[in-house]
Amino acid sequence: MLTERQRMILNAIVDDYIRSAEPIGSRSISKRGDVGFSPATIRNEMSDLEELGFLEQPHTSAGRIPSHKGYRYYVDHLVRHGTLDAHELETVKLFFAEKVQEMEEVIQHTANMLSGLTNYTSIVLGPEVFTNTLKHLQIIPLNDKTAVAIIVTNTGHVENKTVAIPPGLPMNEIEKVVNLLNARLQGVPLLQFKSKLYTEVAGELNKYAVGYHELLNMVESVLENDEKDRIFLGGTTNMLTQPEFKDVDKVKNILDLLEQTPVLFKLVTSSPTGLQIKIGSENSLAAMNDCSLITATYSYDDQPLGTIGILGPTRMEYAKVIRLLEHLSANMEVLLSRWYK
Amino acid sequence: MLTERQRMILNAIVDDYIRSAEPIGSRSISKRGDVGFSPATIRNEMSDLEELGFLEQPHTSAGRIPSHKGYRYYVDHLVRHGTLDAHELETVKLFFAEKVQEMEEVIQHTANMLSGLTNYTSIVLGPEVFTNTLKHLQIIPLNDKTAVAIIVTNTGHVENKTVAIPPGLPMNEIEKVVNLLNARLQGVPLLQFKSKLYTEVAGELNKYAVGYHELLNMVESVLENDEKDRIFLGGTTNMLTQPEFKDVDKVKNILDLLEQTPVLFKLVTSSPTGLQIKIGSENSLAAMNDCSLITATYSYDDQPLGTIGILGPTRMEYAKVIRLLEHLSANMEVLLSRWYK
DNA sequence: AATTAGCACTCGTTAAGGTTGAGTGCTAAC
DNA sequence: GTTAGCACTCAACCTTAACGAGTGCTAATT
Repeated sequence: MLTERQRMILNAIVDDYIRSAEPIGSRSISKRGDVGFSPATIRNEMSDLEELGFLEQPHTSAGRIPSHKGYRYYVDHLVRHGTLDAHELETVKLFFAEKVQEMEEVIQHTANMLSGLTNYTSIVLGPEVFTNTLKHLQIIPLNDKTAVAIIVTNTGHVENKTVAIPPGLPMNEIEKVVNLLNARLQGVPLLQFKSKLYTEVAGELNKYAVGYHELLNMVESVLENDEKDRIFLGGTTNMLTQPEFKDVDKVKNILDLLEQTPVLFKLVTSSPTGLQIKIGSENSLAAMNDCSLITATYSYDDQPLGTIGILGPTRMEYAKVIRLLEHLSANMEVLLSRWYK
Repeated sequence: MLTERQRMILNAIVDDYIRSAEPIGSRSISKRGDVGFSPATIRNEMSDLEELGFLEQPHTSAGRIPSHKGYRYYVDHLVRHGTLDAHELETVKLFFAEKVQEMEEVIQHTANMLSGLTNYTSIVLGPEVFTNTLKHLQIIPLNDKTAVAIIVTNTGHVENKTVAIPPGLPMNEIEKVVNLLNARLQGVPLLQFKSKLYTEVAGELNKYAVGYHELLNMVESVLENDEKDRIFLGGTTNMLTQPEFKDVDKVKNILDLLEQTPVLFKLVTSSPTGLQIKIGSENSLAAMNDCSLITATYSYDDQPLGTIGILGPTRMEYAKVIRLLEHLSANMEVLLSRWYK
């Protein structure tokens, strides 16, 4: 579709624009070592590239900037992934050398490191609790009306919720049920927890007190508040350092969006396994028209666990971000396997 | 110190400036119904007020704006607290009518409501876990090296931490110790937990396995990660709507600060019981020179539990914020007493 | 046929000058 | 003690002009 020279020029323009954030003129491209043509020739090519939709002009007498389509072509065909530089390698290495006990800590620190290394905002989706298996279930009464229900998973994750005790259900009955549940459901993936609760265990519970049905609902409800606990952000204020967002109103829209976990959740969940790049309007949220989102999934044993992502301006250092995300997701997979044994 | 007329004029200037965010001229004060003097007279008084340090002038030919000292005098002597308006009353009433199970939810929602009603940023410090008493302690082994230690308090709060199992300590020994701890320490305030752990219980544990000392350390460490879980923020992006923060660099400093929980913690902990107002440089952080922080503590049974606060520009609607904080802290005390029974 | 030099043209940016108007301080009259 | 009057200040705004980075087109060059 594009000639070799056009690709070369498009590549040069995107690269330069990512660095300078200013429209790029024909002369400055011509002066680069790697393109041996006069400004006039470059101009003709640029004009063609604009007609094809890869470039646009802020106004007649300015240089060109890449269009969304231009970025898309750049990331699809031109960008060279390369390897991490010394500083990045060192930071990542140090990070993964640290011994941490809690998985959540790993996730949050990954988000922080990502935003620190890139100067963009990071969005990390932690493993969903449903991939874990039940380790222990417990109900601790606080008084005669309420109790705390606690679920511990094989990864050491603890979910807990304060619940109302079904009236007329004596404590020793509750204990019996909990013991039974522990005996029967230990090792069961939480994803199947709910169904097993009713199919396998419910029958056996008929001989117990009448309130057992409410009790099961109660146990089940502990797993409800999941979504928002899976989202971790890093470097949200980095958005403010980008020249394209020096306008307060624009940046407010984006920061507001970052506070709505359901939106973020959808944004970061919708990606398929592997690396995904969404440029500008490709991600359908009006507030993110000037942003690109790059995400990479991480898995254990071929089962996707979560996503790490970087949100930045469309004028993003794609090469750097891509290689960082790939490197980090691979490292995370190794590290997290510890919890999944 | 100030004449009645000076107080009247200062009050008018602060009020008007809070509303308009523009320097106030003598003519506009004179035209207000409540001050029956000509612009010239007002000018003379303004000049005096400036000399006394209550007002300042952005430049010679502009009106006056309140200085920090001016705001200070205003909140100390002039501001009338008044009562909540219908909308505020309704919102608060609805909020406290809702039945919520988790205390954390109450705290977070309070923060959201505060920022929603004021258009400023809210900082809420939740009750510290150490005021609670121990309800239940448990250690769940994940594998032969790690375990999850869980502490449930009388308020239904759950603290948990993944810890390394002291090597060579068999599981049934651990169970014995945990049972003993539960029997002995239930109902003990967590504040005294540590000392009781060593004075009362340690002696009795001598007859058990050698590793019990590490085990106690392990239990103790669960209570370490407190600070950051107590801070709740609401409406952080509201800062961006204030005209004094339309400059991205200024607002970045403040937003960065809001991400540092230790700083926030110090900021909001240092206040004595009751209402406190810190104006501009009074709160010693350079980034907050253009901000005011108003905090109110809430207690149960004369013991301070936490703080609710509003961060906004020095040009803040003091009257409104003060009455909201007072009203809310009172309501919170009633609501939270439920958890403290 | 492809490339390039040359040149007129466009248009945002910057600086300079001029006008406006809100606001002041001072003085003199009330 | 208060106020009217007036000269003065200065940010904000507008206009104008010069500048220059960049373009598109045409004609000459390779």
